[in-house]
Amino acid sequence: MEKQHANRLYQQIKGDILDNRLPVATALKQTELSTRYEVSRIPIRDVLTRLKNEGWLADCGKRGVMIPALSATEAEDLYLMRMYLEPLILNHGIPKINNQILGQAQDILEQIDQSKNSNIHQQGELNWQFHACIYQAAERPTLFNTIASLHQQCSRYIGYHSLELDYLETSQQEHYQLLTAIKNKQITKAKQILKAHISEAGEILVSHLLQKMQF
Amino acid sequence: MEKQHANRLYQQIKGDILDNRLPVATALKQTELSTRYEVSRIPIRDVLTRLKNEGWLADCGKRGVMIPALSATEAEDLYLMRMYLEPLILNHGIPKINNQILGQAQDILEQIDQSKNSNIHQQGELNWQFHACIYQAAERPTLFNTIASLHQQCSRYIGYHSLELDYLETSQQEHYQLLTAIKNKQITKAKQILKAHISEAGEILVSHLLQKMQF
DNA sequence: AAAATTAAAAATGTATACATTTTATAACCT
DNA sequence: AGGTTATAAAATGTATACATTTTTAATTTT
Repeated sequence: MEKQHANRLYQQIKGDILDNRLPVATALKQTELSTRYEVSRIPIRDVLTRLKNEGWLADCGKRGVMIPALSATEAEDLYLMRMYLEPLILNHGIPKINNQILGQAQDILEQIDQSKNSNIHQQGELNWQFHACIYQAAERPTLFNTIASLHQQCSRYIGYHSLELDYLETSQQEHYQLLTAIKNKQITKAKQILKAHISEAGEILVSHLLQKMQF
Repeated sequence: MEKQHANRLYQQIKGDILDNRLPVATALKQTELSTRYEVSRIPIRDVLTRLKNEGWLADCGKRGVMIPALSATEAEDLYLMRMYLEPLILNHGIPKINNQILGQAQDILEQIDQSKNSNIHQQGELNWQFHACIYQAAERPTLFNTIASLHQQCSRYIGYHSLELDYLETSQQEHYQLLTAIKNKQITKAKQILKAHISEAGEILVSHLLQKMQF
């Protein structure tokens, strides 16, 4: 693996953004980051452009980048798009789903069941793996990549769902219902469940964000 | 302007891809491009990652990038996504559209009318400006950026529509109908027109691509 | 004293040089 | 001879050095 160093740096900076170890709404300078992470500015630049594309950073005027504040409108847009696009790819995927994929999806759900006390971001990653596992069956790379990018952007917001105490449980129930509908080739029902699943998550998220912004 | 050089290089390489001055389905090497365009590999790398994000280039195995062949499936996915997302942003935009924006949109349409004999890519750019002009009124940057990215990816395929001789004319008729519906605040009608407009363009494109691939 | 202009400092973009990884070539073994 | 390992060549990633641009601060002007 050649890009191991670069990837580690990427993970490190992303983690530092997530856990508030880097200042929000402040211009981040390549030079600062370069000394902070003890690498030259070249790999820093690479990581910054990648993180900008993924929504973790935004341009800050003409020069430099900053960590954008969480935005209820952004969250709403992301979930709105997912609400429309994910049923679309599910529609293409269901006819091609075989038992191997179903088994894999079930495995992931069981992993989520056993992750109740683990890291919130690991749960988020497992959640994406479940969705991705099903969507990949559609063999629609362009559609898939856009959806993957939306999930990536959503991951900044993960942690707000969990404020709803029983959200993980509700979410898992919907996952199992979805899997059953897929197993039975009930395309319309599966799409409905999925759309409601995303819509619900979006609403919880947005309401928590709005609540937070009032204080 | 600081990034003028970088931007010129970006435009130049993109143009060379578009006009087949660079080999298709072949690994492009940074070193080669570096000597070809007479700059160091650093700005080349920047442009390559940008073009990869925009769909003009794709990873080629573990190392290097290549110009991906046009794909009917990709085109279908892009237009499918646009079909669902653009009516969405239009829905948010219509209530906020004022006469200034309507005037601006009309100006762009008249420019398109006068561009019948001009460059196909200029026509494509004007087409995007018309859509963008309306969508920006929605003030939904996240949704807007995703749609903009889809248009960007679609621009690789522009030129196939024009094989349909009277396509520009049909397309313009739909643009004017859309603008009228927006002016009259007929939200549902406007959304229908827009969806049909995109769907039609997608179908023409895909059918031409499929036709081409049979030979 | 406030605004504007100019000069200095800091930050980014780019070139060159070096390190590491990948790919291609050739030698070797069974 | 075919396949495998070792070696050389080429390509990419990264560090350092330099050029350009932007920002800051200070001086000047009204």
